[in-house]
Amino acid sequence: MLAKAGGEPSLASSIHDLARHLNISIGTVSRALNGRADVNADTRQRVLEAARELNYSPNQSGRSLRQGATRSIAFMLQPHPGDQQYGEPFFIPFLTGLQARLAEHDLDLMVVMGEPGQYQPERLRRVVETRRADAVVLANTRRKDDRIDYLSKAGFPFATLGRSQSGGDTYPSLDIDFERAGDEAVDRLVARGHRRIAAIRPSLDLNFGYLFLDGYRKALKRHGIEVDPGLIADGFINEAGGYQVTPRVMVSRDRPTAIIFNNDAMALGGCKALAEMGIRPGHDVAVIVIVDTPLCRYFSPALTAFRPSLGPMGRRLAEMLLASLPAFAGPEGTRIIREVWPLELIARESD
Amino acid sequence: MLAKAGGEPSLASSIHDLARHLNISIGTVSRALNGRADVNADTRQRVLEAARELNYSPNQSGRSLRQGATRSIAFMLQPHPGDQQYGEPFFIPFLTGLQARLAEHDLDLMVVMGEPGQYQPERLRRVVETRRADAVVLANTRRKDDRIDYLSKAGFPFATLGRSQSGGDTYPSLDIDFERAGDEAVDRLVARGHRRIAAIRPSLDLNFGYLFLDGYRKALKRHGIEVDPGLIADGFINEAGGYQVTPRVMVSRDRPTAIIFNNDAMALGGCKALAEMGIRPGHDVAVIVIVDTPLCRYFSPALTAFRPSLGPMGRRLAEMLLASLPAFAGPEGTRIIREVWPLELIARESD
DNA sequence: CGTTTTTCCGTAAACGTTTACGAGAACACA
DNA sequence: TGTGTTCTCGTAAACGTTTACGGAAAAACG
Repeated sequence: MLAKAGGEPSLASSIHDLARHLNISIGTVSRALNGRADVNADTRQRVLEAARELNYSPNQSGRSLRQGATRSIAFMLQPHPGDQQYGEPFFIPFLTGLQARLAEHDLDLMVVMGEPGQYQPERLRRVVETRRADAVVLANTRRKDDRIDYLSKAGFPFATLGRSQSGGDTYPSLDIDFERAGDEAVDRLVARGHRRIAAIRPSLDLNFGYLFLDGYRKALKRHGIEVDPGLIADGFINEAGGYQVTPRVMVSRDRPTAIIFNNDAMALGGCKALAEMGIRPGHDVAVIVIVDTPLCRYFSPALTAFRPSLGPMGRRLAEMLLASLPAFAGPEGTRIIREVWPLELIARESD
Repeated sequence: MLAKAGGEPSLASSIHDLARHLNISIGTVSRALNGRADVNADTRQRVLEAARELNYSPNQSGRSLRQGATRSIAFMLQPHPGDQQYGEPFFIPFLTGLQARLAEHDLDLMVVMGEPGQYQPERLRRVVETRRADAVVLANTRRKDDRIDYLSKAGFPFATLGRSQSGGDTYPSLDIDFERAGDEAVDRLVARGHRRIAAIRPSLDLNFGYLFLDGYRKALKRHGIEVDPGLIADGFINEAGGYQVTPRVMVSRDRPTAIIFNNDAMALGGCKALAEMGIRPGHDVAVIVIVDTPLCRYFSPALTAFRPSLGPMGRRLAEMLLASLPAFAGPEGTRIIREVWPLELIARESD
């Protein structure tokens, strides 16, 4: 068994103990602690001191039950199928920012993880139905996302990292500007003399794959370059997917001179395939990655990539979510529904 | 505002609604749902069906309050000072395994993150004192860890990833065998003809830095090689630390021919420093990293490293923690206190 | 049929809070 | 002094569960 606390203040002290110790009613104690106005300044002082002395903190289960709010937010981390380890590091800085802002409001963060590769909406349902959290943050949103449908229909507050076509405009969402990144990537490559530019993206219903391709197409058109379907390929969103699918765009008689990868893991696999074909990224073909991770930096050649500022995005999404919650809403009309953030190009060696 | 659910079953249905709907007392409903024996098979059937029909799930706050248990476990992710992004990815597979096993017992995971670089025991205290979780999992344990002292003294159940000298043998802990890894790294290098082998480790009070060095020293002695203090250096546990400190062991007139890094981020920084000195890792000096991460694999040259199996370790620590909780303890005497797991050598190009 | 056991269910208390309500005391004002 | 107002606090209900207890009905047993 665990060591027991000796003579020190028990952890299990309740508001009753405090009230008894002060010869005061629990109602007054509660009001004093919660900063209510209708309590004498002296008694408040005494209560606060006694609370510190007895090491009293209100039991959160009791508060939650009475107030109908748990003061915790659930983040659902549902890895893409096939994604074993790369997608998640992406979220760590985001989570850090998210949690930091939530902590400022005394909100805790609950993390609901799905098994990688399995889509598990029941994990989400459990949190919602047992009212374990006051709101949910979703990531890895799909183009059509049944989690969003579920939450909207249930009237449960949520926000998403990433856009979706589901659920209308009713929830706060924050996304990276994949469209613009695709556009700028093409721009940059064209400026460097490339005309045949391939695009490799995930094959799933992931929304950002579509957004990226939109930007890619738009930029090509602006430059008067015809979109060649043979230069666009979809694959599993992991290293194996990139490895498998990249050769397909390299077999056309008129090979591309540049490739834009919509995902870092796919880029790493793709570069491996290229190397095996005797094609050197950075020399024989330019490579740009849309979402930067530490791996891009340490790969050889270091991969030029577009980098989001994930920490601030986490903080921002927390703010947006809080503003959408009646209990936290500030002045009316300040609610933010959707935001799209730009990425920063980190020029390295691969393009 | 959020979309309201239409005519569908309200989320807020309580056990009272269910009881009223069935013309039955709430006590019976509760017993039926919880699989108590003293309830008729027919009524149980009816209750279960009605629960599904009315979409009823017990409110977790209510349960927690009554049972004195929240059914959630807190994981404290407290990055090392200076560690901005590398240490955390290390934890993702561990967290995944931990959460998977906890979920099998209907336990939720709460993640408490500290600001990177700040040691914030008050975050932990808050969780404990407000009884937000039933137990805590600690990572990044220090040699002397006041979090462990605090939890032991408070009699709050916890387990740790990593050993510590604090708290005695009273809590379950799971650790990587850094000592053996340091030993094996030396073994391997000596077998390849190296005699002057440097060791670079974090400067903080992190326990694994000491364990690693123990193994390193032991192996050197076994091979009759004198330990040269000039070949051992401590630095901040991040890339900058490795960059800053690695040159120090390279200035001795009798340069080392091999370096063992106790941390992947320090290895990356160290290799950068080496490159700037015109020393090529893998050619001019052998490099081995004690804890492998994806970065090691994609670095050029790919770094030979010792890899832990973090997912299974997460699952294991969950089991050990559960076995130590009275509410979950299986047959007496099966409690596991400490385990140390070996690492697997991943031979790559750098040694 | 009488007695004992078993089965099943309702009642009510309890978990630790917050808060609506009301009441007594103090005070202000005429 | 009488009346109205303000301060301050206690009382008790409520949040949604689980569970100890007891009792009625049914079953088992002689």
